Amino acid sequence: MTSTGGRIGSPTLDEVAELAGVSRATVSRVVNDSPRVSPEAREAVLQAVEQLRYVPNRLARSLVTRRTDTIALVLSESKTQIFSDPFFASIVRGVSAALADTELNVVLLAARDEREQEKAGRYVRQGHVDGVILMSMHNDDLLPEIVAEAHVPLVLFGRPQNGRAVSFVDADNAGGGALATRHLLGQGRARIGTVTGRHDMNAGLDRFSGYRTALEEAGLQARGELCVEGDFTEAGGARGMARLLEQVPDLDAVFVASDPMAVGALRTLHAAGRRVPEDVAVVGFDDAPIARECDPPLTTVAQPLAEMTRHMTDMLLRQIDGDPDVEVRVCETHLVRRASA
Amino acid sequence: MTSTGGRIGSPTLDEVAELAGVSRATVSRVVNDSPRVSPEAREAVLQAVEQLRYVPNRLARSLVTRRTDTIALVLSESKTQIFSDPFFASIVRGVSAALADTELNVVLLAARDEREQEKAGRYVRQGHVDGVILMSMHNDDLLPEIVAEAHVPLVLFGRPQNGRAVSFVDADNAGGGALATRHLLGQGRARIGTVTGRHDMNAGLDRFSGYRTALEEAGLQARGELCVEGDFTEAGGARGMARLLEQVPDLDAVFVASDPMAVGALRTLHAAGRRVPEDVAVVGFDDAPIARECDPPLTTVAQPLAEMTRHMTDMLLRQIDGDPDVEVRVCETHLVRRASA
DNA sequence: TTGAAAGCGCTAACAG
DNA sequence: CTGTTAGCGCTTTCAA
Repeated sequence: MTSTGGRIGSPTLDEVAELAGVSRATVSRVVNDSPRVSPEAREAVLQAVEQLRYVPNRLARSLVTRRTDTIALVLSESKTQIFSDPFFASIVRGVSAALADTELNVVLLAARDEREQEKAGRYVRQGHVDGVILMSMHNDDLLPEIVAEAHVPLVLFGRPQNGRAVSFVDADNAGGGALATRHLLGQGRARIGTVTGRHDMNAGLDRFSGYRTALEEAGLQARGELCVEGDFTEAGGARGMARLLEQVPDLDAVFVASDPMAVGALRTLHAAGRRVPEDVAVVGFDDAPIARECDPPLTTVAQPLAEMTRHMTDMLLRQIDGDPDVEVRVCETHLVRRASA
Repeated sequence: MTSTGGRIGSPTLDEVAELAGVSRATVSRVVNDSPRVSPEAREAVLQAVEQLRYVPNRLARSLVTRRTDTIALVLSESKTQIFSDPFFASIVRGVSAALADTELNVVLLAARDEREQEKAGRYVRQGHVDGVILMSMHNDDLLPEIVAEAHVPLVLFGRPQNGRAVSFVDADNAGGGALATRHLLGQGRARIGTVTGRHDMNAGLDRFSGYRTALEEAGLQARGELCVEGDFTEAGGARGMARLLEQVPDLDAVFVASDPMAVGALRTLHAAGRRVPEDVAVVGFDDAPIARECDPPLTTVAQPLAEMTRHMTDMLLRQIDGDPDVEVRVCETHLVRRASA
């Protein structure tokens, strides 16, 4: 039991104070940039800090200030491999970027199964963080409940299923699904199928409902054989596409609810000898890097991730500063046109 | 400034003590599972804890115990998109799993650029964690230095470039490269190329040197036109393979230093009309999920990730418990044979 | 502008 | 087995 916390032999405020010949209150003031310090005192302190390589112990500080200046980005995702999803990587990047020039730290918490979710919940409730951004795509998730009950400021990425009063930011998934489908309709496609996301994720459900809406606007129907459920993975997309081709051999377009699935779908189409987009047009969702790289490049619906992550951090910071309002933000999606549709 | 730290109005040990009619030392004993408590006292305390929904404030505890019971898994990776790499996801999973039934928490720190690296370094030095596992594939990384200087226990994933005395776990990358190459040689392949990793990553360099060794063992040479530098991405693999075909049209095998690159290489080979593995055999590295899913499934070199993550956590825990030894562990790789080679 | 003193919530001797 | 006491390292009144 050596180790850290205040690492072994790590200098304290008192030692700095002694070396600088001032009181520890003064050192504290200098360290915290208080203006009420004489230039001489400040100089002496800074020198002592330098000399001792003093680093304040944040735990001690947090104990009295009641802020940790760190927020948790919790990735609560059991079923899919969210961790290798480039989409998730973008969120992480966005949140870090939004907080880059603040004093706030971001820690990522992985909560893949129930056990890890409880561990993460405990971590949050024990006072390690000032607030939480939670990405949990599934609806049976324990964490929103746990965090909310602990009265820790919380912002969700994605609309929660139950109508709980909680702040969240979401993309207009339904709008995006409609956008994609209308685009296909506008090309004169008539037999438009869809590979949906899992039906226990709102994002998937919403994208699907957008597809249906757009078809209905055009006087068409989302007939059952046109719709197969996928799982947001590439393999799932390939399987879904195969089923679709079986059920509707003369399919001429497909809206696939995520880019990894769309890539899988392309593979199936190639294997089946269909030309893309001539025979079958494909539109994906999420504008993942693979959408650009695949062959042919994929037309896809993009979420304004930078905007969304900015909103999330803003909302969270407001809550941390004591604003009790529940805020909701739904961000517009847009179509990124490429060759495959 | 409401919020957390000890969340507003969160009950304290004293309040529990009062409600239970005991001293706060007794409450502390119960909470920490000390055996020196009478059943009655324990019962009373547990009831009070329940009633007040008491959760200990970890910061306060850490301040005195000098342990946070948290370790950081730092992902220091600027150039490649480590975050969407399934390989990295496996490490995260492995470390979490190894720590699942301990009291230790794991937080992930993203350190993509210099600024984030400094922030992560500060976070570590301020006493938030008991130890650090660092994944940093590049050699110009600041963090190993920062963490080591702060005397925070540290284990590296991957051999560091400079010979600094620091504990690490690595796969036998050179051995794996040789394994792959010998396998191809054993099939009677004679013109074996390679798409390497970036030369500023040890893993890439080592795999390449294994390739060279195996060729030399067989009395062959790693001629320059047989070797092209890749970047561990799928697109890079595709480009590398294209160059290789240009330079050595009669190539009959290729060792690709990572699975994503190998998948890219397969694409190029297909596009060029080469049959795999009949015309050109391919061996990848890392046994990523795509290695199974691609067509044909990829023969690849696997690292024993579960074993490696277990070693890393074990080594770190030993250091945290005060063992000053520097430990090094190089884990054997093995070939996973599938159809494409 | 500065220092002394009182805690933040908790654990850990030390008596009893 | 239990309570009292003394801090962990820091911030923050309050006087001076």
